[in-house]
Amino acid sequence: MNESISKQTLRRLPVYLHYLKSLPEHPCNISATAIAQGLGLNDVQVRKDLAAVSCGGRPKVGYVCEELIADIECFLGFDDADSAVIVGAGNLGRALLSYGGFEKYRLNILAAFDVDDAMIGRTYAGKRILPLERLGNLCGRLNVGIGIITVPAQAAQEVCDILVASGVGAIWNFAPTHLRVPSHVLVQNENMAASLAVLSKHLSVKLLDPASGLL
Amino acid sequence: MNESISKQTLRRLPVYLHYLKSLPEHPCNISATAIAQGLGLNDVQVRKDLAAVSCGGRPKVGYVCEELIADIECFLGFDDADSAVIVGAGNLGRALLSYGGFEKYRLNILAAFDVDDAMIGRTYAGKRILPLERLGNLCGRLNVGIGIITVPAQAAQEVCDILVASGVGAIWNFAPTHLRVPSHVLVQNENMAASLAVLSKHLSVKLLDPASGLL
DNA sequence: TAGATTGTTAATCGATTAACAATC
DNA sequence: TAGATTGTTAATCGATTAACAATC
Repeated sequence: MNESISKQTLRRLPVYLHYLKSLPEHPCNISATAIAQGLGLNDVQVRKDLAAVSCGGRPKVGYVCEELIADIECFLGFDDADSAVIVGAGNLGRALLSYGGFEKYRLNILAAFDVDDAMIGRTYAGKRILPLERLGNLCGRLNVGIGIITVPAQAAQEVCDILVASGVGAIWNFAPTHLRVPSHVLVQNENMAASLAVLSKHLSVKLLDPASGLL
Repeated sequence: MNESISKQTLRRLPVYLHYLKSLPEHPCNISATAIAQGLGLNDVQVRKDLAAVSCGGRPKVGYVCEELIADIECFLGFDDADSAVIVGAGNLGRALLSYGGFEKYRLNILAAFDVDDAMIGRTYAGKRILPLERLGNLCGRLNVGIGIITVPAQAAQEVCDILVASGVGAIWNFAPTHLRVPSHVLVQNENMAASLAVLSKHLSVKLLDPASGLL
């Protein structure tokens, strides 16, 4: 059980968690080596990651599966939920709103906000779409922790400023733009264009590179 | 103009591109320093990234804005489009299907696939939803480069295998699971749960850490 | 005991940042 | 010329991987 934890490890923990929960028959024990093989990762890396959140590993035996799941969930803070709002009820915003999968991660989406009168008042998956004017007030009153930004790039900074001013501590930014925030606020960019560039480049390089084995 | 390029640089290039295109009034020249300030990045990093795709930078002047845009677009291969399919026409799949923003990045989504009879045959943003049985055949015939997976985790590997067998070279995986692929295929994971863990942890640490300035 | 597995310490790797010479 | 800016070489930082001792 370590003091600080790297961002990369933190990103892998939900992957382990999902893997452990999805095991076909629930074995009593599981080794870091087995997890590494199952996920195609380096076994030392898995062992180091797990050591950061658990101290239940026993040589020759591995981890008790149930305990490990509990340890990771505890570390990730899944015992108490974070409340969130979505700003921007376009296609992506509505998809996230009605996604449903976030409840599993204890993310409680309270409502969505938009400026489009045609959208305001409508309900998706039981969540209301409210006028943007009410964003600041609602975030402040309900102590919202996470703001999810799915507005067009040019509106993102303005929305971000409102969220930060209302005490939101973390921003999940789907807008393809850089957001300026005070240092105590964390911005996690979900940059689709960046991922797309990596994919697209891989394809074009493969076509040109004779070492790839194509042709 | 460099030989190889790091994945991190590749991910930043679309960010630069978007920034350059979104500048309020189009200046003739722009320096790496200015871009760095605009995006909150280190200026040497920006300069190094740009040096990898362009050789038009002149001391004291910077880059000709239009040329730089063209250089980045050229490097990213935006002159020829990649064709793609979406597998899984649930909320997320349909959101991506009707997103529209991908055309900007020369991603041509041909169709979506699903097993749900209620979905098959429907059209979103002019794109058909086809039965999963036709996936392999269509990918092979139309030389599809990118497969976008938005099915539930337990179905993801099976879908992935079909895509790979049909010659798809890059997989954009939105399912929260690890995919096994041959080494010539690139998998880009869009792991929402991982991002969420980072955000959520930031909030819980902030609440506990007296150095954060809260309380 | 022997062997599998843990956790830790050291080495490697990749990316970022700092320092600096070159140039317009 | 002086100063801003480029591009490169070296130093730092963080994360991954390798080596190894401890333990059940």
